[in-house]
Amino acid sequence: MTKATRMTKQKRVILDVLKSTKSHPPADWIYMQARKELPNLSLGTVYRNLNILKDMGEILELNYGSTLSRYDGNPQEHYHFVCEKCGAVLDVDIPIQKELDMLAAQALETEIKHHRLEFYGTCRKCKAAGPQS
Amino acid sequence: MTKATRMTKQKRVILDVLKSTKSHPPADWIYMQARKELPNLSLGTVYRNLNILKDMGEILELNYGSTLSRYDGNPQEHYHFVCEKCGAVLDVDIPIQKELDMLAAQALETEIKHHRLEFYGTCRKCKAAGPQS
DNA sequence: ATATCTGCAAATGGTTTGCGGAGGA
DNA sequence: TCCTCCGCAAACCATTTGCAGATAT
Repeated sequence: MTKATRMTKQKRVILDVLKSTKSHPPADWIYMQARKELPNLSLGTVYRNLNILKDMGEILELNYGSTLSRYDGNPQEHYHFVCEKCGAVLDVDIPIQKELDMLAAQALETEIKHHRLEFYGTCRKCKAAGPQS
Repeated sequence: MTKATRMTKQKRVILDVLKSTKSHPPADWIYMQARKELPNLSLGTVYRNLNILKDMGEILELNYGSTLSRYDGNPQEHYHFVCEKCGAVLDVDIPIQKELDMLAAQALETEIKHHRLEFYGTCRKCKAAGPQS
């Protein structure tokens, strides 16, 4: 039924890179890190494996702003904060608000499977740096 | 300060098309509709004006799934539901949950400007159609 | 009058994919 | 062994942009 999946060097390194960072890096950053371990790695392989790992439920794909996807080594449902100044994506450590699904289910008269919630603002680091336009 | 902006035929027609639908169409659908009125309209102009209208606060850009943007003629903050079967995007008529921002602000120790919330599931129409794979 | 806008077409850039060879199970 | 995966490079596709002529104000 489900397609077989081999644990290749490439897949392991890609997963390791992603699991060992708290940031939510885009594919090309993962590519650069992984190349330190596997110099012949190709970007296409990174994308292929990120998609496989996503389908396996090992990682999450975050797509903010439509242009570029970021990946999250923590597959557990959680919320994110996006800094509008530097673009950093941070985890938001608050419980999943299941009541929201009930509210929406009532309004739409259909079942809600899950939701996605992101917060926007200026992160502490950028705020400390001060407003230099 | 703010760049001047002319009300051209193209901009007006594009805005009219978007304001007169409850769906949340992508740029090429708007393009096709607007061409009924302005046969020489180009897709580049549609994109350019959608970005201008977005900056003016007249419309919203919705980017779900990273590949393709949809546009919303209602610029008021509101939530959306995405049908995982047919891809339709529907409005969710529930009040903005400002408490969420408080929660996240506490967790992150920074100010939250706003948030974005989307619900996922199967819409009533698809549910009625039954599960045909 | 003149700065902004348009149509056209080419460029962009992140992501996907076809291919022939390599390598996990 | 053999079927899946890899590296490479070309293809994709939504969106952006440079240019020269058109147009709103």
